[in-house]
Amino acid sequence: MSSSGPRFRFAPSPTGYFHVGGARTALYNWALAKRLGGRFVLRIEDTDEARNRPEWTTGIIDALAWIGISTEDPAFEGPYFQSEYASAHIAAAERLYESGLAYYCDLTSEQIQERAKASGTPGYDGYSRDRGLGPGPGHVLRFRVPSGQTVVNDLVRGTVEFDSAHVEDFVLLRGNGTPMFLLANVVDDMAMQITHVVRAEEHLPNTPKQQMLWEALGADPPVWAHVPVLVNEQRKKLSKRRDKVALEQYRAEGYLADAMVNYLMTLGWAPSGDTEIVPWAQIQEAFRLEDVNHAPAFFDVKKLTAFNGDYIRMMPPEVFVAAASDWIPAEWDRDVFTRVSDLVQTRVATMTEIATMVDFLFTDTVDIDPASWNKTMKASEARAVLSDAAKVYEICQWDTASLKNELEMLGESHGVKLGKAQAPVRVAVTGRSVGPPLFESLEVLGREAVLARMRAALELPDSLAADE
RNA sequence: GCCCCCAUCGUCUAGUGGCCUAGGACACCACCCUUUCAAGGUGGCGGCACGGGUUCGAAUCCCGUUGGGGGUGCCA
Repeated sequence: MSSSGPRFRFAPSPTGYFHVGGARTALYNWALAKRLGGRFVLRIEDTDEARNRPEWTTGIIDALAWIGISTEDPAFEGPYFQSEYASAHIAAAERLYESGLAYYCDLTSEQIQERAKASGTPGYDGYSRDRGLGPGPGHVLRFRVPSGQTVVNDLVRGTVEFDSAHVEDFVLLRGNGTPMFLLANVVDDMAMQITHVVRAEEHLPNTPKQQMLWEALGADPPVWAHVPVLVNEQRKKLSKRRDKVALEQYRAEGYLADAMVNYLMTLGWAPSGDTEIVPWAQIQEAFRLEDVNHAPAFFDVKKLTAFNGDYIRMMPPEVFVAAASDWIPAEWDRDVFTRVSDLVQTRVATMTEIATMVDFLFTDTVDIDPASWNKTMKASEARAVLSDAAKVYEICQWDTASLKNELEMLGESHGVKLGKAQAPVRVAVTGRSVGPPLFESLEVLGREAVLARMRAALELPDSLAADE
C-alpha cells in the first residue's frame, strides 16, 4: 500500500456507459503510473444522486479491464466512492467557514440572475460576503475568492494565468448542506494524496478554483495536466446524444481492445518513428505529457477500423480462430470454420464481419441476393456456364485446384476468363457476388451441397424481384 | 457577452531556428498482383490559416487578425 511514487487518479462519474474520451484519459494516467512506478487511483464520483447506480460502477471496472487497466495490477488502487467521503467534504467546508475563507449566502438562483442582469455583470457578485450570515436552510456556503492572480502550471499547456476578477465566489455546500463537485474533488485528491491530476481540457476553467481550495486548505496543489478533448467531424466535443461514444458499443461491434487502445493513444500524441501501430509496452515507455498536442482531436472511426483490421491480421492463425469462436454462432462447426479461417482473416476489419462472410458454409440452403443474381445473370454466357459447371462438378476431382481448373477450361470454351466464369457459380452457391475465395469454399462445402445449390439456382429466372 | 485554450495535408500526427523541395498513417485515386472481395506492393493527390515583426535564416520565437474549441449551475 505504501508507495512513494507519483499518484495519478481517474475520477469518472457513473453514467451507464464508458466514454471513449474517458478511456483515453484513463490510458494516459495508466501509462504514467505504470512507467513511473506510481499508482492509478480509481475514484467513482457518485455524489450526484441522479447518477448513482451500483451496476454502473461495475461497467466502469469492466471497461477499464478491457483496455488493460486491471484491478489486479499492483499499480491499481480503489475503487473509492466519493459519496462515502461526504462528511470529510463537509468538515473541510466548515473549516473554511470558521477561518473566514468561506461565507453563507441566502440568495436564490433567481435573485442572483436578477442582480446580474441589473448590474450587467454575469455571475454571482459577492452580495453576502460581509453580511455575516450563518448556516441555515437554503443557505449555500460560498468560497471567498481572494483577489489577485492564480497561476496554474500545466504539464501540457505550460503556465496559464487567471484573474480573480473573473472568478466568482463559487458554491462549496448546497442549500441542503451537501458538498459540490469542486470541493469534494479537491478534498478527495488531498486525502488520497494525489500528486498528478491528468484530465480533459474541459476542466481547465475549474483549475484556478481548485488550486485556491488546495491552498486555502493548507496544501500544495498537485501537478496539473489538461489534455485536449475528443471531437466529432463537426469539431464539437464528443457527446452521447450525437456521437457513438460508448466503449462498450465498439467492443460489441467487434473492435479489439488492443486496436482501440493503440488508436486512442494516437489522438493527441504519436509514438516516434514512421509507424503508429505499436504495442502497449512501447507506448507505455514512450508516452510523455509534455508531448501531448494542445488542439482537439477528431475521433475517426474509419481510422480506428483500419487499425482494427491491422490488429486482426497480426494475430497468429490459431489465435484468430480462437478469438473468432466468440463471434460466430455456437452451432457452427468449428472444424469447418478453421479450414477457411485464414481466408476470412485477411478480409475482415471487425470481428462481427466474420459471421456474415462465411454464413453460407453453415446453412442447408442459401438465400440468393436478387441484386447480385440479376447483375450476374445479365452476362450472356452466365446460365450456360452454370449449367455446364453443374455437370462437370458431378464427376471431377473434389479439391480446390481441380475445381478451379475445370471451371477455367469450361470458361474458355465459352470465351470468358475465370473471373467471369466464376461469377454465376459464386452467386448460386454463396448467394452473393463477393466473398471468400470460391474454390476453397466449394471444397469445404462438399460436392452434394454445391450441386444442390447450383441446380436450384438453375431453376431461377434471369431476373429476381428484389426483396423489399 | 465574458474568461481560458488552440491553429502543419480532408483527418490523426512528425517537426521544437538551418537536416523541410515539410516525413508517416487513415481516407481517396491509379497501376501491379489476382477466381469475386480483400490483403499486399508501387506510385499519386494533398498542408505549415493570414498579416506584421525578430533573425544571416522561421512551420518552428514575438505581436495582431481570422478561424476553431472549452468553460461560464445550489451537474460532475
